[in-house]
Amino acid sequence: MTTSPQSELILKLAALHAKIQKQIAGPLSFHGISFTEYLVLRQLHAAPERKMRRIDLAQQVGLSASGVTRLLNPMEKVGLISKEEAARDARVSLVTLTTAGETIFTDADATFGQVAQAVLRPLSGEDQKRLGALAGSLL
Amino acid sequence: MTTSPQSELILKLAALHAKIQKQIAGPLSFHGISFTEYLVLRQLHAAPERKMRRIDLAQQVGLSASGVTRLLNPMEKVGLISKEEAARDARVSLVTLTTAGETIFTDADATFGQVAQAVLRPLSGEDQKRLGALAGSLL
DNA sequence: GCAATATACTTGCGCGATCAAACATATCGC
DNA sequence: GCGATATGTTTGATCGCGCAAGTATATTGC
Repeated sequence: MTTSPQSELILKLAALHAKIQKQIAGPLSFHGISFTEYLVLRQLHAAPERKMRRIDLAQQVGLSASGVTRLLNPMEKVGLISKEEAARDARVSLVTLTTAGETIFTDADATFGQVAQAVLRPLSGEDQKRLGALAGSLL
Repeated sequence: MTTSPQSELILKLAALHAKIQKQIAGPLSFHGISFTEYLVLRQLHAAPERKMRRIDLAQQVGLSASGVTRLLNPMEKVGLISKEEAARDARVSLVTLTTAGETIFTDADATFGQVAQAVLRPLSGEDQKRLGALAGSLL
């Protein structure tokens, strides 16, 4: 009843992911956001003009278009982001990071960085680079 | 606007996980099961007597107790598993792999192995071992 | 110019999972 | 023995997400 090492590796990666998610969710919720919301804020923060089309946002954070719609609704109510119409194309609705969203992101990003560091603490800097390279070649 | 390499690594791992999940879900659904259900079958298959308490199952597949209850209900209806009472402790309800579940698992496991191999194809056997070791030390 | 098609987004429905509470049974201290 | 507490499971409410379908606007071919 031996399993292929490939299967075991995939399973191990899944387990690792589950563990990481759990460690991240708590601290982020302290800022009132989920991991996915963090990703959205991060993308917007990195975007030129802090502004994006919903579809691009969806693709970059790995969500469906409808997922983005539903995720963004509460974020807009809370004032982290705001809607804006695109001049050139009336189909698109741009999402922009508000200054409130900006500060929340900055805070959340700091705690995210701390958690990331804590999670990766068992690995030397060298090993972290190696892991990044290996993961990268699977993407 | 530089992000810590640790944050980027965690993000990369999350992206990798998302990609892997998507590649796995399709093929498994051909056998009528989800990834989580595959994990359950796998645990049961590996268990002595092919029999487990729901709580242990939950812990091993990374689900909550209620998650297990709800996951198992349809699996029982379909005949992959069956309930059994524990002689020693009337609180626990044992889950056992039926022979139908056994054969489904065997099939699903084969395709899982193939997908795992496909996903990891970009990595040499050596690199796969390295990745396993790195992931392992984060668990 | 206008039908056909493509693109951006939203909405209805359903699934998979969680948490908190309810419930049943076991165990422990006395 | 029996209350207090712990353990295993199920149930109700809810959340996050996807898919398919619907709506609105753009683009393309003729």
